[in-house]
Amino acid sequence: MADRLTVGVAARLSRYLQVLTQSKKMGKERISSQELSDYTNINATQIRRDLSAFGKFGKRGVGYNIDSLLGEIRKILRTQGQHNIALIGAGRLGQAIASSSIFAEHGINIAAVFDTDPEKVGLTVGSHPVSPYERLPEIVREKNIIVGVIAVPADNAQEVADELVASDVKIVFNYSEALLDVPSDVAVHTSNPAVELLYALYFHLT
Amino acid sequence: MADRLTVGVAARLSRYLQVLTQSKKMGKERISSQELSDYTNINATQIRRDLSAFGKFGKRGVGYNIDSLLGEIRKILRTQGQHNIALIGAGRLGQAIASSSIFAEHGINIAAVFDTDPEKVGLTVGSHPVSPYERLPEIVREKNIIVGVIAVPADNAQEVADELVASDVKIVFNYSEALLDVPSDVAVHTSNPAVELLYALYFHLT
DNA sequence: TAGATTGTTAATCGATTAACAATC
DNA sequence: TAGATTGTTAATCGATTAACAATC
Repeated sequence: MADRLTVGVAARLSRYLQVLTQSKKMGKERISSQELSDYTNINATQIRRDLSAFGKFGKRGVGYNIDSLLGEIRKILRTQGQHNIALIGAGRLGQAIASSSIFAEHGINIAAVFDTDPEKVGLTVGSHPVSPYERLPEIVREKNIIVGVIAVPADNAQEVADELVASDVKIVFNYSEALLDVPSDVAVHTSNPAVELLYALYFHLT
Repeated sequence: MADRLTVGVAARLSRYLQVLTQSKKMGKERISSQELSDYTNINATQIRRDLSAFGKFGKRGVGYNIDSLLGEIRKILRTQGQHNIALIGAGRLGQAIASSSIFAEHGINIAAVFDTDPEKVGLTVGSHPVSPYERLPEIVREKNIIVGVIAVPADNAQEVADELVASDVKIVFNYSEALLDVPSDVAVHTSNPAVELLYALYFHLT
């Protein structure tokens, strides 16, 4: 089990983690593979298979204990530590992201928020102070940030990506429509509501 | 070819559509399977295979014409028409979504925006007037809306989902952290930056 | 012509699913 | 005990990849 997970397994485990986190918040203590399946649209057998590859975490006839399964998956994904990320753009989208607890729930810490607008600098969004964009390289290095979340207009996204790459950020989340060019050792994840919608519509229409 | 696409193929074609749309906006006329691969992280052979299942759209030694490939994929995905969606929640996230051109670029029309806050009703977000939440059932039926985008706090998300389901909406995009319970004929897509981030971190850390 | 890139084959690997004994 | 649900097998299907002839 010292092997690296496949992309598919890591992606699915992350989704189980999210459902478990939310279920725990709602006060649930146990969950079955079928319930996990309902919330993730991943086949229940697949889920049991994924989990049983790492140990016997469930109880037959009962299901999985949410707390202990959370711990096991976190161990597998090595997401037990704190991770520092930077958010670039304190507009509406950036504010929405900064105010959300979704990152904090998973041990992901928004360590810095940047904006070019002098009127935004110094403000607090979701309890995070906004720093001037010019200080990005300095702060990113100082706080050892390896993830950048881009929430700026499409026209400025590439420039921000270049700046992040120059500051040794290795994972970029792109919330703009822009296509980003980055070196091959940098991973870009583009969030795309329209893409998912087109694909959902196809299945609705046929 | 009258067959229904598999889930995987439909998802990939939607992503090609997004890259093509953006490339076109940037003034490009041609694109190779390798370039599509760089932007989507989908293997170039897989892309050529997906496309060649429907026709010979490319030119050897040259690549694909962006305009004509856009047309072909839209035909395959049947996304040529206009689709009406409803956005619930005119807070920061809702405003960000309403102001984005990402839906409009794909023929998806935000036909109505709802909020419970009387101070928001009547305002315009991204050129869309905000209607009172109470009018949701009426307006959703009247405009024949089958997609609902939930951008409200987690605590209210289930209530909104119930209301959408009662109004015959069949596709729900959930931008809250909440897990939603809906009937099996309704598709829920939950957007989850943290999930993707956890999974990206795993590959960075190993 | 030379270079580039498609379309396609073949081989391998992972995902999906049904089914069911084990067992809580 | 009776009911429920895991862990696991086996069979099938789709995704991935390398390789390369065809051809622009």
